Amino acid sequence: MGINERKERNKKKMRQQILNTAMNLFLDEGFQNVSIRKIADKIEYSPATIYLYFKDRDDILFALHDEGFDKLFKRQQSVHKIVDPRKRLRKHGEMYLKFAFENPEYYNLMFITRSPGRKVVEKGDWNSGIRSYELIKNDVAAAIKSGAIKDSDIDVITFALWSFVHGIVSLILRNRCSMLDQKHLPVAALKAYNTMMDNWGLAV
Amino acid sequence: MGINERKERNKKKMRQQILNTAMNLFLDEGFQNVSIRKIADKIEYSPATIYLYFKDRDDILFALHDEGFDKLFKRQQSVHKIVDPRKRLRKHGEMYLKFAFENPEYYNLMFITRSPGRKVVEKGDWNSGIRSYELIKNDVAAAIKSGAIKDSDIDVITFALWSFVHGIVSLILRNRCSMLDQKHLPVAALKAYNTMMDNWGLAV
Amino acid sequence: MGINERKERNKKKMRQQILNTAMNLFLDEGFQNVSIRKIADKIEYSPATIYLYFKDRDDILFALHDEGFDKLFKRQQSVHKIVDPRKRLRKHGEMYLKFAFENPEYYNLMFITRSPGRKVVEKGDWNSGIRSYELIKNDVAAAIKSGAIKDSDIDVITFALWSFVHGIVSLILRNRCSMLDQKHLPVAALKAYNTMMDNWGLAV
Amino acid sequence: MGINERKERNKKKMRQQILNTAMNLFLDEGFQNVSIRKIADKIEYSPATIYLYFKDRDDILFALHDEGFDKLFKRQQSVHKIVDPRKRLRKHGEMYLKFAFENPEYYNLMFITRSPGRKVVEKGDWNSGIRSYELIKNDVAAAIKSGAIKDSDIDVITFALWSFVHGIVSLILRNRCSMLDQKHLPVAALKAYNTMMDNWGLAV
DNA sequence: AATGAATGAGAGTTCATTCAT
DNA sequence: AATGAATGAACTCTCATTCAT
Repeated sequence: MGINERKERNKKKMRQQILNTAMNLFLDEGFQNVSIRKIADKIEYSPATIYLYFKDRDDILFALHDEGFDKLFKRQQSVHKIVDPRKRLRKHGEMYLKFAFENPEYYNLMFITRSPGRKVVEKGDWNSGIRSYELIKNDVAAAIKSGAIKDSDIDVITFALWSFVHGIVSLILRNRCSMLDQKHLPVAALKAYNTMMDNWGLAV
Repeated sequence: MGINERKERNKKKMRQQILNTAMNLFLDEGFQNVSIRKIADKIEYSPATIYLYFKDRDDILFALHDEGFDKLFKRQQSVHKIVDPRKRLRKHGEMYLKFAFENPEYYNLMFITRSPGRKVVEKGDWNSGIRSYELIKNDVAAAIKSGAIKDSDIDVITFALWSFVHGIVSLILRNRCSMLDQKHLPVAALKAYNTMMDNWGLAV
Repeated sequence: MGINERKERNKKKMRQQILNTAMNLFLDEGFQNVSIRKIADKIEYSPATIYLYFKDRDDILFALHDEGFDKLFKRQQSVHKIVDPRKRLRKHGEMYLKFAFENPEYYNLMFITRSPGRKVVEKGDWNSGIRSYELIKNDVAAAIKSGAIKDSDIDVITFALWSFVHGIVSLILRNRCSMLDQKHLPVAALKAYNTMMDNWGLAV
Repeated sequence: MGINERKERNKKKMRQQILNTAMNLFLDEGFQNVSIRKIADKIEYSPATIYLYFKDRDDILFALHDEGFDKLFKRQQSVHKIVDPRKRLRKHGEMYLKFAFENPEYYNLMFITRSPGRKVVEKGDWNSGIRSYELIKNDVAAAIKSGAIKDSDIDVITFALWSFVHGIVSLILRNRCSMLDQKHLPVAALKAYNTMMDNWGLAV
């Protein structure tokens, strides 16, 4: 039995190495400029080897996309411990912003890129997305229940809040903010977020 | 003489035809999968002909990007006629959403894609972006002055509002909303927008 | 009559302008990197216009090739005035070297390039080359007659001398002399020439 | 293991096949008119395959250039065995001429063409050229020491002699000798060489 | 488990040239 | 006399992918 287990372990290790390398390349060279060959070169295997671990290029992207959602999910859960609904929702958003700026290429894959989107749709596998979405929704529901938010349409509020933070992130990640101070974009993002939440009656 | 005028007209027509074709292909096949050759095939000219009208591939993208901003700018100006600051700001946002859903690939080029960003930055020509941004800012300023918005940090509010609508649009355009009713996404978008603006004290 | 003459004059002027421009471009960008379009751009005419004055690309090259031989021929004639056969032959060679270094692209076209060579052969038109060759031959013959050269095989000596100077020039023009002081190549060329002529009993 | 060796052998064979094919095409169509595609067609592989063996087009040219220098060097070494300095230098030159006429396209690449010069210069790799040059220089030095040559400036004499043979070769290879008997050009070349060497006091 | 070898498809781009006007 | 418009034929090079070994 040990033999098979070891094989399994090795297989996972290799998959992970490929994913890590791919992600590093994405960060360095941008999503579009990374080829299978470049990944293979970096891990010092042949391109063909990659295909032993991933069906095709999209499969790698999809795996990273999933990995990203796992990371996000874990951080969302840590926020979940906060008891006060108002505070919790606020922190949830803050954490989302931080996650995005700390993991720009994951975010890119998860929420911005088009190509793996197709794959995702084909695979019917935006599930991990929904799972995260539900966590936001829960917090919104709690905030409504607690009276922190007046409106009662949970879905609409959730979508709106999500859109808000996603909008901040994606404008910045895609360099559409030349009017803001380029050095402290994440700070500006946080400020905009906080200001807006205050105005929305969600002051903590 | 009429001859030169006609030639000029034809030249413009051709340019426009190329741009339209490119845009249609973008809509069908997605931005990355459109090549000079495909455009040429579709208009039934040789690839070389394209180069008589555009310097290179990026030049086409940039022209479309510009065209998009012109379209947006015109619609922004029409909103400008509304006198009441509160109403004006609300309508401005609504119009933005409509524009995006009616011109998804323009929007894509203007606010989402990564690559032509380089060109834009090189050309120092995110100016058209700023021009539009200023219009939003004006309306925010007016809304603040009129007392419709309590907060006074014009830049922060502007950025936040823009992020909000951009977030709505880009989540939908990039298919990240499988939790919403797929048939009426623009309607849902509008609803989220309106709900949020109401909550925010900007009810009309 | 005057009309036709003027037309003729204009035609020649234009031809000359094209040739001059082409030659300038050759000098700047190297023979292979000059296109009809570039020439046309520089003289601010359309590419099609060039074809009113020259049959095709090779025709331009050939015309320049001819022009080069005219220039060379004139300078050869000026040497011809020297009375002393020994001196005359020596100066003839010196002049050849100078001509080559002062007109590298003409020299290239006349004696090094392959492409117009074909044209030349097709046209049976290496005549201008022969004309210049004859002038060298004359001087060699005179040198032999005067006793300055012992050997009596005029053709062989002529070919050998020509090869010698051509060898010097073409090694330098084609950058095969990294072992020599790069700054004073023409001077080194002259020195080699003189040394060899001295050794050969042609000291002046 | 035999397997790796065989693979290694095959790889070398393929490289060589590409080089040979390229060289044949050079001979037929002239250096400028040979494309990667044409080479690929001729060996009945896809163009992409070529890139498995050579980085790019220049890499092929450079390899041939190197190959040429290796061939030349070997032949130079065989001359080296001749003891008598006078004879040795004479034979060295003869051999150079023969090499050139037997390997015209190698010679072309090594000493005439312009373009791969860049590559060569970039690579700092006209070394092989210098290596061969040194061999000539050695023989010149020996001839001077032995009293066969009166003059004592080794570098100048070397350059002059090299220029002489190169001049003979390149005039013939580039078809500038319509005044000579076309059928026996190499013979005429040899005759000119010998005559000149005799006259120069280098008679054997 | 790993890969060397190969490729079809396709990318953007440039060129000399033609021809109706 | 001049040209705007057009093109066919090239070009080099890169990529994701396959498959026999």
